[in-house]
Amino acid sequence: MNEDFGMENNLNDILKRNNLSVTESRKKILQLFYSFPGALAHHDIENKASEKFDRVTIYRTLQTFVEKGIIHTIPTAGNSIRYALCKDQCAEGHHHDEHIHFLCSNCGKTFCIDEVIMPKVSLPNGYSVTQVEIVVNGVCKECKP
Amino acid sequence: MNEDFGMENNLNDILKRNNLSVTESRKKILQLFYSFPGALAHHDIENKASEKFDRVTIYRTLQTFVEKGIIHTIPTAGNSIRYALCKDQCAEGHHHDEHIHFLCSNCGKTFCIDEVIMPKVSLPNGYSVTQVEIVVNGVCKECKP
DNA sequence: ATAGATGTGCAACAAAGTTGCAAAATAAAA
DNA sequence: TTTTATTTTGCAACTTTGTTGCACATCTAT
Repeated sequence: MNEDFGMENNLNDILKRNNLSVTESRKKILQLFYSFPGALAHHDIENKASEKFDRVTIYRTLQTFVEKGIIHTIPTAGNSIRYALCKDQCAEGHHHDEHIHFLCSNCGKTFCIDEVIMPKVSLPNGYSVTQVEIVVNGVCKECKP
Repeated sequence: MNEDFGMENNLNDILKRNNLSVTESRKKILQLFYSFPGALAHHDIENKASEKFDRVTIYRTLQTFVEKGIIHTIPTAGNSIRYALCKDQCAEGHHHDEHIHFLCSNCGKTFCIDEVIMPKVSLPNGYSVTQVEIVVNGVCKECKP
């Protein structure tokens, strides 16, 4: 009971800190991100949320969270956008998630690898770089035999 | 006229080499990839093709080209899959496009950067790596002031 | 030229994402 | 604490993206 109260409070704080009004949907969706290790797609949230929110609400909530720097998107070769929590506080509209994303081809989960430093990528003259994304495909710890 | 004939022949050869029957749609779509510098999304092909092909045909053609190793997909944070020509002949079903993809935030074009060697990425124990994808966001040569 | 294999277009569908607006929930003020 | 103003939600209707089955057309090989 105490645990839940603490978590509840924590979620409230995060929302308030980002100048967002505290609502049921936002708390539940934010909690989902804290409850699951990997990244989540819109689809996952729709399924995993115990209460059912309108699809539109989920879309708008995710968008808001990205804008506020609470979560960030992860590029994939497929056609579903995945989202994961930003570890550090990202400035509003200014993400700085300098970490590698790992995509398990077996269980489909996405992991943020914070232990590995992003290698420097230098491009030919003329290109100006604002962000580097590294996505690694393979088999994760738990799926490996 | 000679040029066109040569190009036509070239396209035929590529298709034949990959055990694909030579059809109008496949030639036109393949030609599009050779005509444009960057990567193409399904959407682009639908618009840029002078003749209009059925959406389904385009989907199926792209899928076939990927399977044969003629083109490859590029991961993005958005929700549209982008495709680009494979520079080397990729073995059927076995892509080895070890190059960086650059995404211009101004013109929206995608470029394959072959000049830069992919940095080695080593993950923590337990992860087994099959493929590394690097996508760089920024402003390209032509958009830079 | 023709038979057999392969590809295309249509229709119908499923999934993903967007927009406007009225009703409900939240925050701020009295 | 109640009222007011602002923000958020859910609904409906719509657009875009992607899929599947099947008949007809096209291509390949004989």
